[in-house]
Amino acid sequence: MKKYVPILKRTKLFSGAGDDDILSMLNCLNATARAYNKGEYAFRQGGYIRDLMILAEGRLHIQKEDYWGNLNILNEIRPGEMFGEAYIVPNSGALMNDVIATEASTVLFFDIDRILTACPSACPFHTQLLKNMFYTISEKNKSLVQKLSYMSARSTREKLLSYLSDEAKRQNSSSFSIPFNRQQLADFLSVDRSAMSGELCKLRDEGLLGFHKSEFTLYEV
Amino acid sequence: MKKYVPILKRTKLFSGAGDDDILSMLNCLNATARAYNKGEYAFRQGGYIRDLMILAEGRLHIQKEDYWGNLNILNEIRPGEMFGEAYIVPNSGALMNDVIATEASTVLFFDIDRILTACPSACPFHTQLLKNMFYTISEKNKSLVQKLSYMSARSTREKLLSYLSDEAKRQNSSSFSIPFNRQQLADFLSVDRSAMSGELCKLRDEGLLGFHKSEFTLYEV
DNA sequence: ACAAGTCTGTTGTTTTTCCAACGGAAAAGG
DNA sequence: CCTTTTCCGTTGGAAAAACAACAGACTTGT
Repeated sequence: MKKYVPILKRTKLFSGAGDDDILSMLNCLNATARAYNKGEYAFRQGGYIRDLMILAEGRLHIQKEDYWGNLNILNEIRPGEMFGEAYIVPNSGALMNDVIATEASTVLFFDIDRILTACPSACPFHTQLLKNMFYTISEKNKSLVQKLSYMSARSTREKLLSYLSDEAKRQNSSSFSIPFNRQQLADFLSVDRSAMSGELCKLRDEGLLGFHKSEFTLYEV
Repeated sequence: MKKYVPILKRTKLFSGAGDDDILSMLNCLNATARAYNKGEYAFRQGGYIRDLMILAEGRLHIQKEDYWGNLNILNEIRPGEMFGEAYIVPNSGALMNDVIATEASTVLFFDIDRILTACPSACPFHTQLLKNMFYTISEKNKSLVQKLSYMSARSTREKLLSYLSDEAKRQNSSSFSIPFNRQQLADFLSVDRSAMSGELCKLRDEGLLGFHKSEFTLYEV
């Protein structure tokens, strides 16, 4: 597990921790690792999990396929991000979504009960870990609300504008790249790809923005 | 603050706590209360908060008004529910939403830093409180994802069906009542009220469901 | 009991999205 | 280098949602 220390050091969950802290936490929390191939399902709807997970490397999509086969990307997980925290409540039921690796990925598993119940004084960093975990979930919460606000826009045009302007603000630049291709962006915003493509070009022609592949630039009006 | 003990006893955050536990926690966490009139804004977009809050009585809507004045209800808070947990991270920025009291309401405020940093051994219940808070946020997280799945449905019809069937499952009965009038439901699902009203009647005529005001019944096909 | 206001269903028109299909450009893979 | 596959923009017709406006039923407050 030692090779994951540098990765974990940069995560929000272990922010502020030294190498020794992380090593002892990895041991204390019963951490294990598993690798997934590109395109492989990490978890499937209907399954059960009781661990907290961190993506060490690669990229995951949390997605849902409805009764008629419409695919919807609910979230994208990048390296260092925690996930699965919605299912750590005892008896929280079966997974409602699929988790798929869009690139070759490695996932770290942590025993949630040890995080919450083990005596916080045993490992010096344990208290800080709890705090970090709260902050992380809290932030994820906020980003879910943010996505809800994209989705709540009535038109494809407004969905695009709200998502892209938020992304520009997040990356602190009017030029930025998004982690989606067109189909994925359409799934993320829950709209039709071709209609969205047309709307993007309309926005471009109106001078509101420019793009090349997944690189976007927003212009002042 | 003593009069809030029975209310708090039924909340998820204090689940499992005795009267003494709650009283000492109220003191330890620097709890305060504030009342809001029906229609009054508890918080406005752009404001700052650093407290964790519990709705003691009444009803709140977390909503967002976009640039052109479209109203969107992002969430509904019922008595005993915790909210504001998205802003407990230091420097998490300004509120992105409005919080409005749709009925006369009372809100309890807790010092988040004391929850997270005070020595957990000082109050016997403190460790359990942390656990409860974690479970609560985790569940809220899940419900946000659930709402995302309603919103991601492509048509008004599917949005209605997914929301109503989830609500039936949640209330464990094919007959249930929803906490929205038509306009609020439309805002919640981000669709046009009249179109939604028409779709509801179409579903009724097709024999999928029945309703009277906010009472709904789902029928087998 | 009455008036004012709100809530809900309905209708017709306009606008937008969805869908299916296609061709060219770019990327991936051998 | 060539083939295959994926990605992206475009188009036209079908379907659905948005919008505006209205009338009846129900609430609320006085």
